[in-house]
Amino acid sequence: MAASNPHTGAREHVILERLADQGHRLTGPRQAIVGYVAPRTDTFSAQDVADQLHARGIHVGRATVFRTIDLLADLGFLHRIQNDDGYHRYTVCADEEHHHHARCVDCGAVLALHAPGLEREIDRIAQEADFQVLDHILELVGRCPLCRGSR
Amino acid sequence: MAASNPHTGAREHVILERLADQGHRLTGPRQAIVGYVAPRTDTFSAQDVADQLHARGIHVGRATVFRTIDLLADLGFLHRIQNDDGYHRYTVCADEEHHHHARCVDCGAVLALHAPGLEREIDRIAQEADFQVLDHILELVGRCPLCRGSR
DNA sequence: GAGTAAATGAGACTCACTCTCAGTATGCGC
DNA sequence: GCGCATACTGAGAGTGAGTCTCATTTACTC
Repeated sequence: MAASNPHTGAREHVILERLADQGHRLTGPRQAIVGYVAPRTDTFSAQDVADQLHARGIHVGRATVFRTIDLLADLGFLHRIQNDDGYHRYTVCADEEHHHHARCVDCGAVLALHAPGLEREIDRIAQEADFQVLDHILELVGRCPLCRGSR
Repeated sequence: MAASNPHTGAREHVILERLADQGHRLTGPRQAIVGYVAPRTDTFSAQDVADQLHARGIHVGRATVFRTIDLLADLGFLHRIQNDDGYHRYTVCADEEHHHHARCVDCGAVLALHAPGLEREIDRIAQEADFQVLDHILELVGRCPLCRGSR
């Protein structure tokens, strides 16, 4: 299945390599979590990861799942998204450039959007309001091309 | 203090009037919560409201605070914001037009921004990605003019 | 003033997430 | 290959925002 995908397989490899580069140990639980997370294109919660690993017969403690996901998010491999119910969900960030996400309400897939025009517009508005922007959050919620096609 | 501000006093009155118009009862707890919330220009949590009312000697149950805030948010008087830690915070929405928020990291104040150019840009990007936008979330985080001035 | 239905308060409950600490396993030097 | 230091892990208790239930109260209508 997804693990055989050459793109996501490479991504898994890249993440593990970077972890090691930065002095983090390549432990079994970390490899299992990265292996599960890397191929995913939709959003997932920490609990999903714990449950799915458990279903595959891999036992990883809850605390370890939270810690590892936090680590991956801090290193920029995962993007933290606020779910409607207030809990965290995550999505894999394939590239490191600044970008935004469009989340499909039907399938949960997350598309990465590059929008330099938007950045300029945000700067303009901020300047107009005399507001110094340190960071911004933009998320689109809607329907992806695949789900629209199947309706 | 803030309650004597003619603008926020008017806002409190408007909210209560609209509640009544829509068939909701004007109970003591609701009036107390609206009275506390209406003058605020920064963000606050449900717990803040409960604590502050309690500090003023007004006893309102936690469940009632959550219910009333939810009601006010559903009616559009409050805007629900996801805090970094995943918990909900709220801010008063003075006007009903679609707008975005800029939150000051120093003082917590929330400015409302109208940005029709931004909306157009979002539509353009979505069209480019063939993504049907149902909703979008944009929040700027930074420093307001007042806090920048005092540095 | 009586009736009724909405609203309230108390408190138990849920659930994501954190903390602690003893035990384990990784990676490095030899 | 071996031993060591220490980063990492797992178990499980703890935390705190938010929800639910249900008996009681209170605002509005007639």
